[in-house]
Amino acid sequence: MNAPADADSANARFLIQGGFIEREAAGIYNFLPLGLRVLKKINQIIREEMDSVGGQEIAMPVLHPRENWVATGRDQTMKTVLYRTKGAGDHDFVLGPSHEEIVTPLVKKFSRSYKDFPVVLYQIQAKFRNEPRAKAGILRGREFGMKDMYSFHTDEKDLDKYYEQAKEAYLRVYKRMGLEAYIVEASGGAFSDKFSHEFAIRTPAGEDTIFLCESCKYAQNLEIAQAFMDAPPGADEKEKPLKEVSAKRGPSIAEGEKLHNIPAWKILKTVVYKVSGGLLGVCIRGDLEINAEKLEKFLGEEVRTAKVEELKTAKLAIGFISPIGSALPFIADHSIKQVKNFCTGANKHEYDYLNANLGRDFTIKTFAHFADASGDASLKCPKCKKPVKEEKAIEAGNIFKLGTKFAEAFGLTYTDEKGTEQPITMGCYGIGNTRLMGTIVEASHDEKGIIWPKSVAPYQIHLLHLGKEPEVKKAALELYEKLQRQGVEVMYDDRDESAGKKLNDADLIGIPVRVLVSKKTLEKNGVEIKRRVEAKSEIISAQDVVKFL
RNA sequence: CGGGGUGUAGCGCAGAUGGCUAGCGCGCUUCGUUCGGGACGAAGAGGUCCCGGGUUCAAAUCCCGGCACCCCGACCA
Repeated sequence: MNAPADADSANARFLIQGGFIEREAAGIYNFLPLGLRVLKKINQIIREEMDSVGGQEIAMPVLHPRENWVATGRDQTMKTVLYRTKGAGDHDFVLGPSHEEIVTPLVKKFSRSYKDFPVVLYQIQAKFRNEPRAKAGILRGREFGMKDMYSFHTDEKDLDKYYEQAKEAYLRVYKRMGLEAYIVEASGGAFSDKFSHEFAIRTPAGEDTIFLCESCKYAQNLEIAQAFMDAPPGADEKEKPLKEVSAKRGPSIAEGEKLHNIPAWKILKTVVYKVSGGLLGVCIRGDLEINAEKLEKFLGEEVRTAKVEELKTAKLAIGFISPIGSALPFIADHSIKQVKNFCTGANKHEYDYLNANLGRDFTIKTFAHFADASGDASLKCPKCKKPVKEEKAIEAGNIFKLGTKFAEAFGLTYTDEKGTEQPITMGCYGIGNTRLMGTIVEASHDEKGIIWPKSVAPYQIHLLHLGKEPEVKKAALELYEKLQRQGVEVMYDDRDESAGKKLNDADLIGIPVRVLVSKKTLEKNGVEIKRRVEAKSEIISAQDVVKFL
């Protein structure tokens, strides 16, 4: 068919046009024969890798009693994405968006002793999340496929060990599908950010912006890219005594640099914002800028910088505002923790403090990341100190250390060697298999269509004949049957269509090896073979086809 | 949820100042000619013009209400 006009992404366009998937409703797709074959390949790879780290496959229900979600509080915290439905007797159910609420009580029914742990369970199943806006074809749907795995451990140390194994298994999954994954320190969410990692596949179609280091494969989300902002050399010097000095300068950082003969990063910058509760001082390292979007995200409301009249009304010394002895509430960017002996305003007109130190001279209760990191070419990898790149990426998986949160909600404990009851520590590991299918298309296609990696291709060989000569069709059919007998996954395009159409369809569908039978090839006593990734083709003997797999 | 847009044949679209049997391209069926990069001719099939209400002699077209879908944003284990 014609490509749908509203297909916004390569995966939607090619997968629909190529007959892999068909849209049923926004974010809801049918998987057609070709698409299902790909999905099964993906699932099998995931299975093998999860099994390799001790995962045991199970199948949990899609319908979850609402009580389970009330028990963890996620009935409320996830209420915007939960699909709800009622069963007989007016019983409330939710359609599972994830399965901690099922797997945790499930494990509780079977495992009580330290001898039963660790336990690792997973399933591959449709998940339901009422996304505010489904988009990008199969990349963000309301019903989507996911492999979700849960691990149960007697202590955090065991979880930590397993978590690293799972991380490696994840990397193997992507690698086997021809994808290069970057491990991204995730930007928080419902659980603490230091306990979660995402796996990012770079592609221009990605929804996320990440900074990545090509040499050590370390990456970080734009939101928390401060890890790439090195502390300036010499910033962490010994604290010196606080000193108040006269400072005839204007309000800009540049003038402070000049007057005190110091670098910009040594200045503690304060910007006053107007928020719903009044005025708020926001501190950041002097060489960095505050990203208003991030600040708004953090505060959860729209903000603007305070107007001069507002500062005057509040009797603030414009250009000399600082957290030292100020009546204003303050928050600060994490970057100010790196620097000792700041220069900053003294909250008096034309007076500055030198050697101001966090904790000694002023305190800030709330820290966040809201420095504007976009476009900063000087960002460096925190591990190997090499320059990092800003890239678009698709989140193709994530893993979490859940701690005891869910175990506590359901009273999942074990009895240790001494007979004492102890809490269970959990991890969870998700891969969107349907999203992965879309991701592969995004990462591997050209203007003609998809280029499937061999490991997930719906078939290994795309066989077709050109021309209507009976001997040509017969030869093609014989080859088809022979390959099938040999156990080769072969799809035979037996349509009587024009050459251009069949060849273009082959490119669109993207099976790795194309085998063509025609009058020409018969005259040369062979078949033409061409790889999807290559432009050239060659004539070979029919029995040699399998050598190209 | 805010902003913008679109709903007409399986797909892509035109028709919109109301007016005759609602069109075009692709696809589909039949026949013939073609046959190595999206062939050609002929004949056909296929439509509650998103739904409901209103105005009118007359509505795909104008008005009101609803629904669905798409894009940007917000949101996002």
